[in-house]
Amino acid sequence: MTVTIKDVAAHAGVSTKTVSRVMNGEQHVRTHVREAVMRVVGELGYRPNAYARSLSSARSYLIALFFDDPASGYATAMQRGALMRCRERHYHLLVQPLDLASATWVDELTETAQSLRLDGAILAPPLSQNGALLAKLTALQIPFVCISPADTGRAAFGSVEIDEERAAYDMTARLIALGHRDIGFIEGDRAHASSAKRRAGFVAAMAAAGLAVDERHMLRGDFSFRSGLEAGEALLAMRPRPSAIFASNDDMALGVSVAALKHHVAVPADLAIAGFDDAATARLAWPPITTIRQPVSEMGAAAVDILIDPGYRANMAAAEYRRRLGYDLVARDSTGEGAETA
Amino acid sequence: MTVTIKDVAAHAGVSTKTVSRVMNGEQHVRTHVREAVMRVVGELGYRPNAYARSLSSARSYLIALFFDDPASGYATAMQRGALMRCRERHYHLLVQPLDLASATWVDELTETAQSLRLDGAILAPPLSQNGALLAKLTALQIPFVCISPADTGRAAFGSVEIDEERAAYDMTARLIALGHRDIGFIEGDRAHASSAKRRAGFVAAMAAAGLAVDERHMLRGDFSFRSGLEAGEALLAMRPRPSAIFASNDDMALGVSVAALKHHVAVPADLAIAGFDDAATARLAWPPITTIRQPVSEMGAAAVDILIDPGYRANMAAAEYRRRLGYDLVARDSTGEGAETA
DNA sequence: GTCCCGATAGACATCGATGTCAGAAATATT
DNA sequence: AATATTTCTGACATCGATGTCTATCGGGAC
Repeated sequence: MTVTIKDVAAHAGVSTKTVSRVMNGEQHVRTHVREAVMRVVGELGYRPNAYARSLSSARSYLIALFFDDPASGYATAMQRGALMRCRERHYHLLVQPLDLASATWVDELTETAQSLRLDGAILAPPLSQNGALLAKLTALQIPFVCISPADTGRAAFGSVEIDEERAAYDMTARLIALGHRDIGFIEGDRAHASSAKRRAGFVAAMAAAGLAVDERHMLRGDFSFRSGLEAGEALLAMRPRPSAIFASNDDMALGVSVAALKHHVAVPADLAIAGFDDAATARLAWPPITTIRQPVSEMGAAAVDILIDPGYRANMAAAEYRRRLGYDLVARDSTGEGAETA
Repeated sequence: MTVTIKDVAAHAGVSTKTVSRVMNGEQHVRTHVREAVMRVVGELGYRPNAYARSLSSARSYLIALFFDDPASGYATAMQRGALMRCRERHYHLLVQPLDLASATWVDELTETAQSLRLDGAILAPPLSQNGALLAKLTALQIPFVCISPADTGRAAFGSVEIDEERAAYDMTARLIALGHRDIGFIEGDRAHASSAKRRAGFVAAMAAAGLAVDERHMLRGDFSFRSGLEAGEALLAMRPRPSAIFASNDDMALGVSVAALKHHVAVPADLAIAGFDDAATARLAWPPITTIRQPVSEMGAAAVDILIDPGYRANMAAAEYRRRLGYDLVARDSTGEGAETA
């Protein structure tokens, strides 16, 4: 049979309650008692039953990570970071896809939340920008943290993000520094708050350099490879055509690079390409794509940290729970300055 | 407060045990009682508390999915399928990375297994081929199912796989049918049982067509993009050089396609390329890569089915628990026959 | 009409931990 | 030394479900 708290209590000659105190690191246990209990725990190989614990304490030690599209590299990187931190803190992580377009998402969420009594939820974009979802979680009394939410300013919840506008500004400035004057821009899916931020960064950088933005060179995409391919072909067909294209994410940048291949436009000689996200595909492209690296894993870990903080539940709006992490501009060959070459 | 089984029992005018019977679909409940209870459940929005359930029934309704590399597209596709099936069956899925190279994996596994009392585990390759891991799970008395295990023949556990050898055979035969006589082959990581199977299929198909396999045209890779790129460049530098290259997975096939781009070899005119797995990258490449599609999601779902089967725990070796699913050969432009064109 | 049997339903104990509260021991105060 | 205060510890109820066992119900066989 498995070892229960009673066995430990019996062997150590104390009550189960005292064993419980030791296991949870509570105070009011004399040092030698604590040590004796610990020794017995070690000898017997006792592991608390998570279910009994959750049932009586009303805590689940469970955090859920919700995704719109769990297949993306972004999702898995975040999952990795969150999982690592959960393990360190003796929590468990449940990864759940959540399709807001489906008719049943409210039910699915409620089901998970109520039957599992989640201790917290992490929302990956674009879920983090969905008002109905945030409201539902609030109603269910589940603390949550948003990754890259719509507006951080007056948010009443914790968040983890990078300064996407500034990152886009930096990337644009880099292209300008490389001598580009006419830069095409491919916007992302408007459902993502990131799209507007990245666009704003691009526009600001152009303005700061005193360059006019040719409206016809700003196309709308939806973050997909295909939309990048189409926008890329459209931009390449224009006269004059831009000497550089900044796509709002790497999948679209890859689309642009394929468009260039199809139309025999040399990259980076005749066209520079920049992306955003540092997706796996950016490194696999030819030439490899210059991009912005978000510390996605760290963001996942940071979200777990916030949720586990004992004070979070009571005061989700505190400023200390709004974290901004750094990012890197990764220069590769698609802009002709590859330090990293495949 | 949340709704408990007592509330439902009170409203329906029956005992909690009867509600429990209804919730679990047990027999010995008259139809009108069952309906009355269901109605109350609906009205009150009752959801059983998973912890109380697990505590009293000694079942956890939890299945763990273990991965070596949770970041791969393969992993997420499998996760999606398993998750879907779990949800249908009111189980929960825990996704856990497991690094067999680390010193602590035994502890991590034991911890998860014992504190959570897993009802079952799914092992993705190459974990499914690790003897020590299988032994440990057996010792912990956790039923498990292996995805693509090393040898199915006399295995004492359930498994889900496709006939990889035959799939590789089919792909090779297809290349031969397209007129290729000198076909290069890039083998996968030898730590994966799949590598040998795919290779065997290639060799068998060549033999069946009466074609000699040029040993120098069979290179070893490790399933990575880089190894594909290197092997591709090596093959392209050879004289005579193969007119087609069959890489053991899509990442390596993408490497070959990049090698072709670098060396200005036209695909598919001067070189046909085939991959295996139908990874996302295969569709994003230019031209899109012909490949074998494994029904990875369905495989995940099938694994859950096996684990949930009431008879599985008692007789893991039964033949019915060894499932072989079908696969598709997806023809794309990299072999010049793209029905699917980007 | 009685007896028997399977189907149905409920009472009660139980799973393994933690919360509450009161009593015992140790320490501080006068 | 007696009392007040604080620090420990354990008895017991409790969390919300299911397992076991027994009682009741209804219908068919005799």
